[in-house]
Amino acid sequence: MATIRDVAKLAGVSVATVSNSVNDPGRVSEQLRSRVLKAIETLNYAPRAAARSLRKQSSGLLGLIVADITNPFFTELVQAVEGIASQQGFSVLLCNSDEDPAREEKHLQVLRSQWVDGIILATTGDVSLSRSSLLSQIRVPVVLVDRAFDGLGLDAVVLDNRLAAHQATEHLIRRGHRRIGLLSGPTSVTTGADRLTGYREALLASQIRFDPGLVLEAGFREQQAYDATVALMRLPQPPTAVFAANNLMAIGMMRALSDLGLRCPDDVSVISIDDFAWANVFRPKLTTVAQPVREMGEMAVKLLTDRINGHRSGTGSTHMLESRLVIRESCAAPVQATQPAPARAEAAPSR
Amino acid sequence: MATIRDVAKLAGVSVATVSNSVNDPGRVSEQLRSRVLKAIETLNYAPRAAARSLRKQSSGLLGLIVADITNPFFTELVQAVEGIASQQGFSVLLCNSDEDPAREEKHLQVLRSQWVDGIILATTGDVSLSRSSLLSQIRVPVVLVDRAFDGLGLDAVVLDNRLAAHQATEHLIRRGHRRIGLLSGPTSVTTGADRLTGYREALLASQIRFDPGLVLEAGFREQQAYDATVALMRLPQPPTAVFAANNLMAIGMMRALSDLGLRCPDDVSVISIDDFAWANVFRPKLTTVAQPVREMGEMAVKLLTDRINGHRSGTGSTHMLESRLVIRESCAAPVQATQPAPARAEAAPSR
DNA sequence: CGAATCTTGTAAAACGTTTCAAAACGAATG
DNA sequence: CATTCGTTTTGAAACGTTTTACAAGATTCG
Repeated sequence: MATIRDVAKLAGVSVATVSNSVNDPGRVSEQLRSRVLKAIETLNYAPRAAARSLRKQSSGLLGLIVADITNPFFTELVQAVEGIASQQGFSVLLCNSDEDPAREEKHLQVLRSQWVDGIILATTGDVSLSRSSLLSQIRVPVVLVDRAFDGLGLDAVVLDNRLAAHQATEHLIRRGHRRIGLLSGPTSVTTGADRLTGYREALLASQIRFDPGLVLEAGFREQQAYDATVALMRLPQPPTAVFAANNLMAIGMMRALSDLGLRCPDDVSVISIDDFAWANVFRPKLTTVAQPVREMGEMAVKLLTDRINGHRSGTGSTHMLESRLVIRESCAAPVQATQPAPARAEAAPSR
Repeated sequence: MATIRDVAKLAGVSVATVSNSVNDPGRVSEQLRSRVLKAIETLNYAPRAAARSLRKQSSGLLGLIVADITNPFFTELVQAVEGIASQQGFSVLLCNSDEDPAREEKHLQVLRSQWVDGIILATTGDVSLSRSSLLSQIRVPVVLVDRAFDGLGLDAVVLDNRLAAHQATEHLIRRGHRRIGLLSGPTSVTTGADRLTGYREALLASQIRFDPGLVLEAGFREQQAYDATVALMRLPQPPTAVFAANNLMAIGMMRALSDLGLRCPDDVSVISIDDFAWANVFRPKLTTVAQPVREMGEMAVKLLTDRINGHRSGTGSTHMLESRLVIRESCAAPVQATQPAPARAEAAPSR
């Protein structure tokens, strides 16, 4: 309620002095400053962000758009970003697009007119032309996270998805599996496509023939993964292990296996990308490939604030972080323990 | 970049007309309006929120403070609030206090100077004097959620915690349990205290003597619940069932039981308050008492916007929502199946 | 002692909107 | 024809800060 004028009047100084004693203490004598501070105290004065940002041409706000806040990966990302941002004096405007490109677009519009100082965007779905043009109209710094795309020269921080998928697949291969199912994310987004690539590379490295029938593409959500798992296990010759491309899909997969009466890891081994707090409360405890979520959030904020402060300019680059295999209990040797295969896998007719 | 002046110039009208054709279309002729709209389009103009809210004395921002965003209850609450708020044209400033009263206070300060139109507060811990005085200094509407407190006459939307605890306890009793452990939250907060009360009331209703040795108070987090569960099960005569006061505690409890080599529900039955998306992925599937989280979020936003719009005034009231028992697999009859007890429980010396 | 230099304080302009009050313009009325 | 009355349009005043440019003293220096 109290304005800077009131403070000035009470302290018997000009408004400029009030502003200075708060924002540039060096410019005002100690005596006046303390008088001003006392006046602020008694009036319980707080400057209005709107007026301040109008004048300073910066709002102290960061926009954060995530694809699905109930996904533990994003939840943790939000936690990290909010923590660091607020530590650095920024507030964060949270937007949840719920995997809906239309909502994402609307959120971008809002952020644009809110005139946030920067945006961290975990974009949903693939990049439509309209969105990329909207993005390019936005004059504030944007850093992409989790899912990247080229063409706009934006900074991005992403997982080394090929490595992650490679690690997961290789772990299963080491345990002796040769028929490994993949619950793939949509290949229209980088995370989906790259993880598929990593899977294939791992197979190739172990000279296992890639069987397209073993990879089912689904959305990144639980139910689709459930259905895909059922389909996979009903194959004439089902996989002995399944690799789920993210956490939600892992959950759908676990639920499906359990409903099918399949024991894990006795009947089928499972692994997934995305570690999360309760992975070790599931029975069996889930073996996963963990993303350095917190680090990703930190790096995104760092890149963003660097740009905001002008410490960074020019066209952006993609920063790739490494995943880490977390071995727990969900991977065992396949039932008919195939011996570590001889050079040619095709030798054994697989029908 | 483009300002309202630029639009006015391009369209050949005054700034007032530009403003009107956007905000009060009725006041301007169809012809001019379309000219203005076209100018806006070609200049890609978006009004600056800062200027607008300075003039209108309202920011279109809602503050949302939660105690722990990684707690699925709060995650879902955030999702609900963000969804409805943005649907109503508000953006939400997310603050995570991480169960730290100091951070909560700092967030309140920030929200105050951001001059948000309203605040939804899931307060952490008990209400210290300093916080309640800070809260009372804030001139914007505040609605409490999850944890209420009196004295400031604020609106609040909470679960009927006594009912919830009653339902949980009663369910165990019906299954034949008479020694029921309670992993209680801190009784310094309403959710902790009321759930304890509900537990006792349920015992009383079935004429089971309350045994203080069976209730262990812990924080609302996982690790403390883990420790408490271990302590509980190492009692000379351990409980045959345990009731955890929230979701995180349930998880700690499950982990502890599993580490102790106890099978659930064979060796011990468990139930908890807070349902969450993966409760049915755990083995066994968790029987829980669900909160209507989404509804709580909706109601909180409704109460808040009603106050903001002046549809609601005067001192606030507490709105209590009902919980719902969700029966799954984690509750069975106790091992030495005690028959539905005769009138006097004390008859059978329990040592 | 006058001039130059610091220090400390202030008046006033700007930031980009919305909105009030009045102007401009026709049309209708007496 | 002069008034009155609606309808559109507009000029200008807010909103509450920060910041620039300057003023007024105090201090140092030549």
